[in-house]
Amino acid sequence: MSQVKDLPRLAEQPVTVSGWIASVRVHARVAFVVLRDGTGVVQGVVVKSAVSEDTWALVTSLTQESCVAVGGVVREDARAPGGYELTVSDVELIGASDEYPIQPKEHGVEFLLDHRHLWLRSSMQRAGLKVRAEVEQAIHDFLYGRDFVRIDTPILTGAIGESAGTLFETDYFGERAFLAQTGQLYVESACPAFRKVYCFGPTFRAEKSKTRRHLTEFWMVEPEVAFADSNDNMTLQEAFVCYMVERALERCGPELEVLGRDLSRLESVVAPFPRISYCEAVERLNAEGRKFEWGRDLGAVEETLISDWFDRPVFVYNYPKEAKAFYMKENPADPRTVLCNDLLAPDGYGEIIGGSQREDDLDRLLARIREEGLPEEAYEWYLDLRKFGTFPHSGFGLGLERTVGWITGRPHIRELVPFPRLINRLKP
RNA sequence: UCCCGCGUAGCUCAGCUGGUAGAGCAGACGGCUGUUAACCGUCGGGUCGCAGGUUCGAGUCCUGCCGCGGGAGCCA
Repeated sequence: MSQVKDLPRLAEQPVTVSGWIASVRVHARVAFVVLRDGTGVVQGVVVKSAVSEDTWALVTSLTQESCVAVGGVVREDARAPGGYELTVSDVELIGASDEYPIQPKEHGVEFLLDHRHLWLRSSMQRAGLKVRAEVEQAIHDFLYGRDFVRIDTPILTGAIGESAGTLFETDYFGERAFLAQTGQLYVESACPAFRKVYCFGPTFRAEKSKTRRHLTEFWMVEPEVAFADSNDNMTLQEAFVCYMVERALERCGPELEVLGRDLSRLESVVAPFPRISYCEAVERLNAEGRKFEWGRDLGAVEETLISDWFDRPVFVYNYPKEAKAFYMKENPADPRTVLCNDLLAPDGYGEIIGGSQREDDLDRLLARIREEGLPEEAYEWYLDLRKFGTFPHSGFGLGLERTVGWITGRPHIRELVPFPRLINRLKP
């Protein structure tokens, strides 16, 4: 059996290709059968006088998404999409398909998500998920190439990551358990064992968000590096993001074309990225007439304004303490702030990375936990890391779907995960 | 949780200031040597989201509920 992607090398040769019917156009004496096999799409030409009566009858009755094996000869022909087509001699029906719900036309979001298991076959969806897979591979390759050790962190947890209000709770043999919303505390633990580590997996947030940038289950990669300060952290993020974009440009050209992505917007994504402190950002926002009070966290509107100042992703660093999580290290130069950064993607895609240097001083960390009213006993093991050889370290979390959403230029990140989990959507 | 918008055929939608429903696609049948979401013709297909209300009369106006979409907050 041959694959569609190999057909240009098999010109004038007889082949058999198996796949699914994208469309059939039947005329009086000739029919066109468009076949998708997962490696590509090819048009088969069936001439009535050249095939058996049974074959013609089968071809003219084929429906969208029927699975078939098609035998024929590969021909170069300018009229064929892709330049090559199949002159069909015989067709075998493998699996019939009656009244396939998704038509080659506009559909509503709800309908498409209800049929996500079938929607995956559509060209835009295949392109988006292919880019996702490439970016995932790029993540592993980049970190492997820099001697990071992958640490798989638990999904069922007793400890708490950030804020307790947004956790999915479940029963664990009579005990309360939570689905992990970050693997950070665990990679911090593995840091003294391997120096550079990362985790990459699904995370869960019970936030009732209804925006194009939110999922309740999303994938996050979280590198953590010993002896790295906040600046080192940003430099790593910059190289990391550049590498992902490079890989997408290098290996997903056809997919980005299907998606209609403006490649010049991606080609400008090269280091160094601009770095602007929270204080500078607030100053500039106010100078531009947007009233914004120092101390508040930046909202979606402010993030978009800031990212529009630049042609590539931008770091906003050292936010006020109150706006950020308890584990971030106090800024010695300005104790109102912490050593942290967000990375804002261009074109309104918002925050794709949140990172920080971690608080490595036991007393300060404990004080912060108490200030936030967090359950101290849940963090006992985490505090141990500051008792037994504490060390400066930094890390960050990059949201995969947001990053791929930005790279592909899709309007909503729900399309960049095979089976999105959203508020009100658990199926299919 | 809050704000805005939308629920009409399997799908995407039209239906003006109230007079009990229409198109395209999909499906079935017929026609057409090369189409690119082919085209042309014929046919079948509807508790107008649900429940009340106003009215002689409601898809259309009002109220409530449900569902969906977009945004805010929160975050990646």
